[in-house]
Amino acid sequence: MTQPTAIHWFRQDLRVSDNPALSEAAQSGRVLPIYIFDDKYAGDHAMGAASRVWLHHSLISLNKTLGGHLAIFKGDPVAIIKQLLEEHDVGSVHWNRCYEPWRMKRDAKIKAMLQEMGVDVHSQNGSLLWEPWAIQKKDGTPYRVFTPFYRKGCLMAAAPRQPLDIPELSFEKIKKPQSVDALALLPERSWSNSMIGHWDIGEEAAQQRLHDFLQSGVEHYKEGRNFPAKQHVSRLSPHLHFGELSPNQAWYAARAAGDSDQIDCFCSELGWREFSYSLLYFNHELPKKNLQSKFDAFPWKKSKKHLQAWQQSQTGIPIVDAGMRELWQTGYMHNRVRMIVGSFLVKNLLLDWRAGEAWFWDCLVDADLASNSASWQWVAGCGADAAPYFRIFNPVTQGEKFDPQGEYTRQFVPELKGLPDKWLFKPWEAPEEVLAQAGIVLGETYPEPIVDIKASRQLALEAFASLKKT
DNA sequence: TGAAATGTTGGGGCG
DNA sequence: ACGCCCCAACATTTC
Repeated sequence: MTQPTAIHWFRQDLRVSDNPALSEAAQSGRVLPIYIFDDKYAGDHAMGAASRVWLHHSLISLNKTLGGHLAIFKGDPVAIIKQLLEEHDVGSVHWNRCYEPWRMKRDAKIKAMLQEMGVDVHSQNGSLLWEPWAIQKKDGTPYRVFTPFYRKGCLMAAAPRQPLDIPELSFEKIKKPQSVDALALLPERSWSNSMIGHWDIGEEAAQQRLHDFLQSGVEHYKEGRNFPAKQHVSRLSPHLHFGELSPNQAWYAARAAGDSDQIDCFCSELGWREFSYSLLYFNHELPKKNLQSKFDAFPWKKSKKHLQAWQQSQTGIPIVDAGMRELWQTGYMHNRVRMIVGSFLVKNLLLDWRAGEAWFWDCLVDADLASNSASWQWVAGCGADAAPYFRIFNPVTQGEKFDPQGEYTRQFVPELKGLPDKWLFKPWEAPEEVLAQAGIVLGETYPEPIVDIKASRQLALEAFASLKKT
């Protein structure tokens, strides 16, 4: 008697190790592994250009791991899965849960459909250390402040699942396989080649990155992670987003690497990821709506010119332009610099955080609905447990403090290379002869600052004060 | 995971 | 030796 077929539907769990749903499918029968590209149902958060490139390569890698058995589709999952049920003797369908509102809605619908058809459906937790609904205050409401969420909620709850091994898999063959190319994820212009050159994509590369980080980077994580020129951040975010690595694998590997403040600090950053998911889970409007509704009356400016200058790294503020170019060139930006460019957009330019969120969404290889939305609300001061609005970063001071030798800034803004450290972060104040010697003509070889730091800070405080009165 | 304004302290130059 | 002033260094408050 032949085994029934168990479909494993890959989504944001593009790995075979520590994959609870895949392991379960493997025990239920011959596995038919599928991926469905269906993000046209994602509303205004269809996958961004950088993420699509990453996905393309990650799917190729996963398919290779699966011996070429990954069945790839594009379109409406309801119709696609129905079709598969007709063509194969399917006994069960398995997946790991997603938490984006549109995906939860989709999954609920498909689950109901399958149950009605008499097919077993099993969903698992494959991408969070703790389910959002498992971490709540004693009164049954969700946490709104990170520290108690993490300390009292997460750390006091049951320990996260220990990572699972790679299961033994026997595959069901698909009738007419489609290649990853059919998804047309790559852009027509070839910018993606140089971007992707900064990364190794796929499960094996993710494990290697984790290993390398724990070997060298984590040792000075707590302080080192603030310095963008240093290699003390994990750079695991895109791997985690696509599920090439599970947070459980990262968590337990870090725990096994030692017991120090440094490692606790790294684990608490995984905790911030959990916190973001909790905020999204309990506030489906997080990507669009201010968590603090008093910000609904905030007098955002609408300057297209300023937004473009920010996007195109032509603000005339060196550390800001450096960050925006890192984003454009590599699909990534160091966290410290994300805070600096975010503060600059929202406070010095007085532009709506949603404009920044949208740009990051398109450009980041680690674009993640929960983390991106929660972090922008944090920067803008309108989120839960957010940075107070009056906490305005001074991009000159931040540059001097966190890129003291200017390596990061000079790497991405080479036209300022010749400026001595003293003036690197404020070329507009440099004496003429210093500029001349560095071969810089402000307004020609590098822009004049598009706003005055001090004056714009003052305007931001006034705009914020106007909220309190109402 | 701020920055700037304001307040306080203490060492040193100087008459 | 003493008082006075300056100002750097640090602390506190305010946005």
